[in-house]
Amino acid sequence: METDTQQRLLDAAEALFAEQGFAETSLRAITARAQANLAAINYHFGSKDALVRAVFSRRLRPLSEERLSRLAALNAGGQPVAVEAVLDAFIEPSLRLRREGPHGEPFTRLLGRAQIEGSESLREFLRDCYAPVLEQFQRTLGRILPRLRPEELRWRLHFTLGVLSFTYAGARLPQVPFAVRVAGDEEWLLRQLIQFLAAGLRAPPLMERVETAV
Amino acid sequence: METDTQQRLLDAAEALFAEQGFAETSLRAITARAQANLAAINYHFGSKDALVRAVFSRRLRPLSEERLSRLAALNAGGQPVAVEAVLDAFIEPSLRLRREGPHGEPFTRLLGRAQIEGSESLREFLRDCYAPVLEQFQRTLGRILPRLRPEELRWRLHFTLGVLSFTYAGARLPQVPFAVRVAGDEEWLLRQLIQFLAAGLRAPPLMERVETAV
DNA sequence: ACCATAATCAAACAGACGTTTGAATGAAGC
DNA sequence: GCTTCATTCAAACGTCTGTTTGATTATGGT
Repeated sequence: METDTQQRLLDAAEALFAEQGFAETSLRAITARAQANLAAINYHFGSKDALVRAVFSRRLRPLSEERLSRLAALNAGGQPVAVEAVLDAFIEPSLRLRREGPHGEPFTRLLGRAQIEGSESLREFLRDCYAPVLEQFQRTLGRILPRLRPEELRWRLHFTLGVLSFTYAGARLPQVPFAVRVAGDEEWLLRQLIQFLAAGLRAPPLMERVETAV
Repeated sequence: METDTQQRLLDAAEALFAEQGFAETSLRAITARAQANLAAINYHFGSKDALVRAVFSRRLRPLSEERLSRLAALNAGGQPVAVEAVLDAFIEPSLRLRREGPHGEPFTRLLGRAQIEGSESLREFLRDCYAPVLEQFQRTLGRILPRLRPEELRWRLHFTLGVLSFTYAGARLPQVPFAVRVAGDEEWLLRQLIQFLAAGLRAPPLMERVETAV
């Protein structure tokens, strides 16, 4: 099977990128882990950059779809939508991806890293992937929190993404080793995230929104 | 003057690390920007890793001192301390560092990146730098928010660091270019950060703390 | 059986990397 | 004026990087 090698390369790259970073991971390390020939990456993907994008595409596409469908289900249901529900629609799919299968955790770690690390072209690529999803979530949150000016809402969305990226990237609190590791505690982590972020999003605006129409 | 070259090397490294990342920045790029010889880095600092640590040490030490003295001033004053004041004591010094001088912004960008990117040894080094500061802030916040279990407080501190790292690292919201750039808007950004984070920290606990003594 | 296409492989490519060397240069001590 | 020490410099070191090549093997179609 031809695609078998591709999958092994993607898995190996995903794991190594998450552990060491993009620049620090060599094609030789990837092919060694995947038990493939060095030339296999350039044969199947064309270049290292293209491999990086392929690693993201494989899992980001279904993730975005599920986030959007969850949000759509929320908006289609009974009118009043809670901030917590919107956050759950955004966060839970990624945390479930993390829980499912051995590849989930490396990928979410990777997802966090890529937001900060990564080349300019990769960030552009990710921006294009994320854009439609974030746009929808911003629209819904703007409707739920009408007192917030778009400017403030955008900052708070930015902060929200920061919390998620940082947490997914696995950065630990210095000197404070978590007794309870994340493995198996995704449910607890999800509720902590929602509790914290919902309160932040709902904080009173610094600058009250001027009503355009009464 | 001998130290002049060292300063130029530190400045150049700081700027380039912040722009491109650690692994992506070569010693040749640094020495070229600093108008120094390639061998100067190994002569003055010993190795690239040591240079990275020196870049952080130079600014992290006074930053930590100011954060701690601000916190001490809060605790020494009138008893009731607001969460907002604690956050201000932690955040404002770094934002002021950002505003002051041309080197401030690259360094804070760098500070954000290092939490996620960076080698294991660098993370250890940063952990040792941050540890005493975070310990004190955690202690004070634990006193202010007595309903929070230490476990939950640690998570919320983690989230707080995530927001700061992400914001400092300069990661932008996809597809949502900020009309108001950060330059000159540190005051506005500071208030937004405090507003968001204070609400998150003050959110009701998921698990009420069991009173050890009435 | 044969061909055509796809995949794998060992080997080599040129270039960039961090680091080291040994000579050249400069300024202070006496 | 001579010595001493710290600094700078050009050049080279060996190693690792991503990519390419051309031959070799396996696969599926007719």
